[in-house]
Amino acid sequence: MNLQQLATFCRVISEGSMTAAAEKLNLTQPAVSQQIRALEDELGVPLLVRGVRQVKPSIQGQLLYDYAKKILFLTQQAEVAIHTFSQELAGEIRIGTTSAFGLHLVSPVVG
Amino acid sequence: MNLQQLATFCRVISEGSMTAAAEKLNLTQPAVSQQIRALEDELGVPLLVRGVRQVKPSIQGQLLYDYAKKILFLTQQAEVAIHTFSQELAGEIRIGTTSAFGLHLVSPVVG
DNA sequence: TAAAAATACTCCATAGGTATTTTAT
DNA sequence: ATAAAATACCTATGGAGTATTTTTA
Repeated sequence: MNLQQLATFCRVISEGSMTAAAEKLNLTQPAVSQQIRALEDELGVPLLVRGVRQVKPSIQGQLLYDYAKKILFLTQQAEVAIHTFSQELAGEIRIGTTSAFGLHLVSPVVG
Repeated sequence: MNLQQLATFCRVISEGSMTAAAEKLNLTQPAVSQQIRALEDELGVPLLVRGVRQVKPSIQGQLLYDYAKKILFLTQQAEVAIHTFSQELAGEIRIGTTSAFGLHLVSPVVG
């Protein structure tokens, strides 16, 4: 189980089709098919109910879908948090007091 | 960024050492070193402060550590939930009423 | 100087692509 | 009959291992 498989799985559910998901993900249909199969093999349960013109999550698939969305969201959040923090670090740090006359620095500017 | 890298990173933090983490994870020290480097390269920030006899998380590393623990926990939870559900599905489903005399089935055993 | 980490390199396993077949309505 | 998924096969990239060098208290 890895993050790409989860992202692919979520896309398949939201698109209702492996082929459509493959296009959105810039992958080929067999690549998506193999990722889903790998997930199903690893977990030992069917994740999709295959229809002719659409795929739907199985009951276990629905369970995984809910978790996967949370996991992927946290992953994005982590990346954003780290980058945001680094941006702040890169900015100047000025410690002082403010008044009608502006900022009165009491510590040197830290680059 | 993938789940194995996050698990490795967490182990490095909790062990305070890449070498120790490698042993616990049944990996070699260079493999761990490369995983951490790959994470740092991808995120563009240092994750560890390297000392001689220990490594500590950088500030960004501490941020990631907190997220990683949540992500890995959810991942485990997802696996457990899916397996638990499948176990329940595999068991008998009996619908009925209970009394001092036991279970009174009102639907056939589904099996 | 002694430990832990980083680097160099080699090899293999896996993941993705193309081409094709199978499936289900 | 047709559209989508599955399979087969091939290739290339990445990840792990061994051996070695570098780093810093």
